[in-house]
Amino acid sequence: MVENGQDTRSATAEVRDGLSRRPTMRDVAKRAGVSLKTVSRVVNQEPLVEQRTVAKVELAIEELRYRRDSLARNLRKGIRQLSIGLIIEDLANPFYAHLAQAVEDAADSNAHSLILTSSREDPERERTFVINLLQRGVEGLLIVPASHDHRYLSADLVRGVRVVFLDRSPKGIEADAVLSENRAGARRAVEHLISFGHRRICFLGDPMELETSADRFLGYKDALSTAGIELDERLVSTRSSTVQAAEQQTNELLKVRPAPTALFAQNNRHCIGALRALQAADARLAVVGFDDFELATMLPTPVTVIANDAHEMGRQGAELLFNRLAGVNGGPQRRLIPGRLIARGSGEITATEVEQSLATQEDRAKYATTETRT
Amino acid sequence: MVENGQDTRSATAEVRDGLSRRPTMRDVAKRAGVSLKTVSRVVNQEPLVEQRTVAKVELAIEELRYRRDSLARNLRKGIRQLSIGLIIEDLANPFYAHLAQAVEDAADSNAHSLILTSSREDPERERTFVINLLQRGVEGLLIVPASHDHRYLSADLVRGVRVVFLDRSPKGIEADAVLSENRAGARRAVEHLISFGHRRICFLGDPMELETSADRFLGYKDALSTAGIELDERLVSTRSSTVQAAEQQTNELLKVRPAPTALFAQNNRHCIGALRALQAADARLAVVGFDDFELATMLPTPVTVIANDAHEMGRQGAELLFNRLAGVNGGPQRRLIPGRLIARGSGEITATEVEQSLATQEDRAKYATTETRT
DNA sequence: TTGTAAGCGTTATCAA
DNA sequence: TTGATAACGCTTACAA
Repeated sequence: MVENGQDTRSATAEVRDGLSRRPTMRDVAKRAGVSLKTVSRVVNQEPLVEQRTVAKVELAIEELRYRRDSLARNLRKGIRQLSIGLIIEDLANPFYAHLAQAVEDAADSNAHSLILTSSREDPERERTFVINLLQRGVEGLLIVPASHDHRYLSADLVRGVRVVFLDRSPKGIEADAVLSENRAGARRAVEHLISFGHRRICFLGDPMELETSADRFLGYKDALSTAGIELDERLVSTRSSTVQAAEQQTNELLKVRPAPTALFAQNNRHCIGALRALQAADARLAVVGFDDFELATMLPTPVTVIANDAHEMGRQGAELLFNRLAGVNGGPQRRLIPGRLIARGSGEITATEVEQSLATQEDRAKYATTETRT
Repeated sequence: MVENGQDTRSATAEVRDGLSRRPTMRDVAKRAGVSLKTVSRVVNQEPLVEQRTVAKVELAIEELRYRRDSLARNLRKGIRQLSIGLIIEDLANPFYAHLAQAVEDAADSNAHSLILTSSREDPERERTFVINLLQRGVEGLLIVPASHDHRYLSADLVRGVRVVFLDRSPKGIEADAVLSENRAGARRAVEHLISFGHRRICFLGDPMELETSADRFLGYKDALSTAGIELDERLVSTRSSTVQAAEQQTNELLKVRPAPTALFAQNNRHCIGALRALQAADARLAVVGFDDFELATMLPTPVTVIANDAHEMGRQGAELLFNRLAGVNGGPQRRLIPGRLIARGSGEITATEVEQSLATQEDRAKYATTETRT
């Protein structure tokens, strides 16, 4: 027996040996020369234990660095903590922060804890986290997927694990999802720009591998083709995913000739990057962004956006999940969060205005002043 | 025995009765007429089980809505998932979102999951969550405290639970903490304003019950008294905690006469609220805010701030916690995150400028135009 | 005041 | 291919 093997080792060796298994109450009991139950009493601060015994046991606990195993405790006590897991891309993106906030809220209302992880857009991490969360025994999962194949989940789905996808749809499996009206929203944004006379409109977005990006690009193309505008590939930039990268990409876009007069930014990261670049270059294009953001109203030219309600997406996703957990069965549900166009100024700059300011700017060639007044 | 009691109930009743205890493998086994171990085999998709048996068991699982208990499983398999808990105020505040992001990152690097909860500044919720998290068996806790008495934690601290406080210090117990240089930072901000000739400077903050607010107010007073400026209570507003409330409070502050020429906003919520109010009222005061924020550089008047590095706070907090978990002992550690003043424009508007614009504005009494040019 | 034995719901071992 | 039994680390019931 292993027990006997341990007995032959000195207590100090047991203390020092970092590799030895975690000490149990049994170990503490042996060390203190009392029964397991007495240790339990001390650990749980039950009364009716003699002070001297308490001291002995506490010493042993200290020496062995004993910590109670909550798993065993909760199993025995019949305590089953409920939790759900959320996998997002990154909390630094306010869209996901708001999404997570709504989910956290719902989890709390339903007496579940929230375990939060960030995939950083890495499919490998997504899978690892899903497996990890399932092993933890979460009741359900909310996923903003980074991967393009979710068949690895199908076995668990059969076994009753509940999964809801957010922002992007599941691939290869049937599952609930809450999505934005990406294509329609993007289309509306670009149509809006076209209605102000623009024909050279940039698309600034994530790589097309991301479903939201691809869908929004489709909306962009829809609007162009309806208006009979030919797509100029040079105006399409889909290599950025951070604010900084978007800023650089915008600078590239600004160099294209004939120059673009408007820009559609595919999410708040791109929009902010684009605005930074435009401000730095002192270029005044019409801009519409996907996703609203806190300070959109307060910029020098308030920003026209397709408001994409992250909070609502999180709320509805959690609602679906908790419905499932409450026993609602049936085929996969799909909910669409509509986008509202909020005109604030940046999207209503006319093509003519832009062209005029471009003309004067070309004259002044390399002058970098903050003042634009003529 | 309860077992017998259950036996007398029909299987269907057992299915329907939502109140009956969760079914176990034993229940499934009985239902399917096989042994417990066979059920285990099916659940774990072990081979070497006859197809007919598998079918029988799966049917029983379906009927009883059986789900494997991960607690028991992990206990038996010796799997102990590690996790830490984080209690913040609210993810919608970008300061906490960045803090949480850094903690999530560190948790991930240390192979721990992160359980995230929001206290919403409610001491009661804080306590509930702490207890809940400890019951879950988290290895450690990172807390942005809402409460003013943490003695309820002392028993657990003795028992080896590791706790690190963030942003606000622990009360009534000794524990590690990572704090901002609140007083010094606020003082620097207000001195900066004073150096531009301001003497009527508003303090816009949270209620004084919040340590950060109280400390930053001390810094505000330090700067005033050093400059020999008498405190005008009417310029101090500490009743807001949301952007919206800050906006309203700012409107109140603007009515004070003689009028203030500058404003110090105690955190990013107050700063944004103040800027909104100022923009709406077309009032041009000097403003310095505590906390940097993403678009501070891009507003019409770029915002001067005391940059308060949320990411660094989260990172260092997690570092302290994982050091403790790795066995570092010793007295409570305290780390200070210094604030850097970043002058961008809003804080460098001189008192004279403000007074001039105020004068012209008083003339034009009630005209609400967007144009300010003279 | 302390200890013994059973059991929480699963998996591992070994036998049938 | 299936099943009986012990064990994971703790708490509960009961006994000493």
